[in-house]
Amino acid sequence: MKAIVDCNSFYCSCERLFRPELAKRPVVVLSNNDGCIVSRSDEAKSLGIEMAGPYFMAKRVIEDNGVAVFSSNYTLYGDLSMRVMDTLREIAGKDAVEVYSVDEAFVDLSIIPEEELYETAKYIKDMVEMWTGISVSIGVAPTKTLAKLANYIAKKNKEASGCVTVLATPEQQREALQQTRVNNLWGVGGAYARKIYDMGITNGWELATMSEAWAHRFLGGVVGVRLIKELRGEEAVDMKEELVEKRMIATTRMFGSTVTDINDIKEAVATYTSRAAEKLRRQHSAARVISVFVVTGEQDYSLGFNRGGTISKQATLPVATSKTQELIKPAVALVDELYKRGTEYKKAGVMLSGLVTDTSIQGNIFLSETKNCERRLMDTIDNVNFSQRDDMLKFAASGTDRDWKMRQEKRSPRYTTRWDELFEVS
DNA sequence: TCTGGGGTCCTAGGACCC
DNA sequence: TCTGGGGTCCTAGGACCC
Repeated sequence: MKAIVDCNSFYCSCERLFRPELAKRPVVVLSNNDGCIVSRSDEAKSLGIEMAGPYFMAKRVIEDNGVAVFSSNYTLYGDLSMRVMDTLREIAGKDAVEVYSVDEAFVDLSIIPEEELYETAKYIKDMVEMWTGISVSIGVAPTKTLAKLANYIAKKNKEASGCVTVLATPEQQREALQQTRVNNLWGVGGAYARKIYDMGITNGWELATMSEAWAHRFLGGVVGVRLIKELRGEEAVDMKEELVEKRMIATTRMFGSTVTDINDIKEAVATYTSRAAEKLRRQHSAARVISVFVVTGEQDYSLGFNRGGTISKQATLPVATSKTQELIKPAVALVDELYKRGTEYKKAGVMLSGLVTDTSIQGNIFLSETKNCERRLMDTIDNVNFSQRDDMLKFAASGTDRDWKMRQEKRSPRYTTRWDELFEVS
């Protein structure tokens, strides 16, 4: 059996941890640029505030009901996430935990007898709450997909479930599937849900009884077959061994306001490249391919995000590198190729791919002394920026005034990671 | 007149997730 | 006025090879 441990309204819970007076007040957290609502407390949900809805459209409800609003504070959430994951590893053992996202982890419970699953899950929940102050919901079942379903059910009625649901027997699984619409299943998104409804299938149980051949034909080949198997209790999505390195690294942002000047775009792209290069070095990789994209003018939000005019260009480097200078140069050159005078730009991004292990990491005796120096320069920059302020040291190409910088007006202090923002007890 | 049957690698794009 | 920012996996199709 497997458990999925999922933090309740994670970002909101993080904010409340340091503002206990908000415990009963509705809370929401906004995306970058203060654009969308990405986390809602239960009280905010019951006010009808939509997940991923635009902030400006919910503003009225928010003001009328005294909802507390925060810009996202990823430094804080990242640190608390680490504490939650460390707690799980402490309880279940390092190898039994697979971190799935910032607020979720799968835990292998195969050594626990069936009749003790509920108590075990409850224990995990209590310990996480006691050690980190973050409340979680837990779903337990034979496969990842069914565990996600169990968790969905636990969250739907927290009072009745105590935030823990176990679907250990085929009967329990069947009942759960029957009462769940297909669009709420893990692995069924908007496109598949529509397709499935059109074929007259509405609940999870009906889907689980379809043939694998049918799934292969209509639900994306092997992906659909895996989904059907998982729903029947047959493991098809494995636990991953220790976190693998990323195969692609991206840094992209909307601009705070529309930008037309090529130099602003170059500064933004240089800044994003620096960020991406830091991520690259953190996982000891080097990149062979760099691509830059820009998004112009109006986007059609009826079709979802980022469907508007995206143009991109990529360059393949002669040698894979993790050095900021060597990445900024081609990135800026790509902007020259993409840029059109008189166009309004809303967003830009940098993607690094073709990742390989960085061989320049420990000074290499076959490399010239200058190469080793550059490597040490990167380490120094990363250290200063990590321990002091995010962009205390940066390349001149990143600019200094930043008209294009994103909005972030309501961010809370980084209580746990910055000396000058520590939580104070009086 | 008539022109195989594999393989690999790469890219673009679609679907999904949080 | 005002709508994140990351990621993953898979498939199809084209180029090229023998």
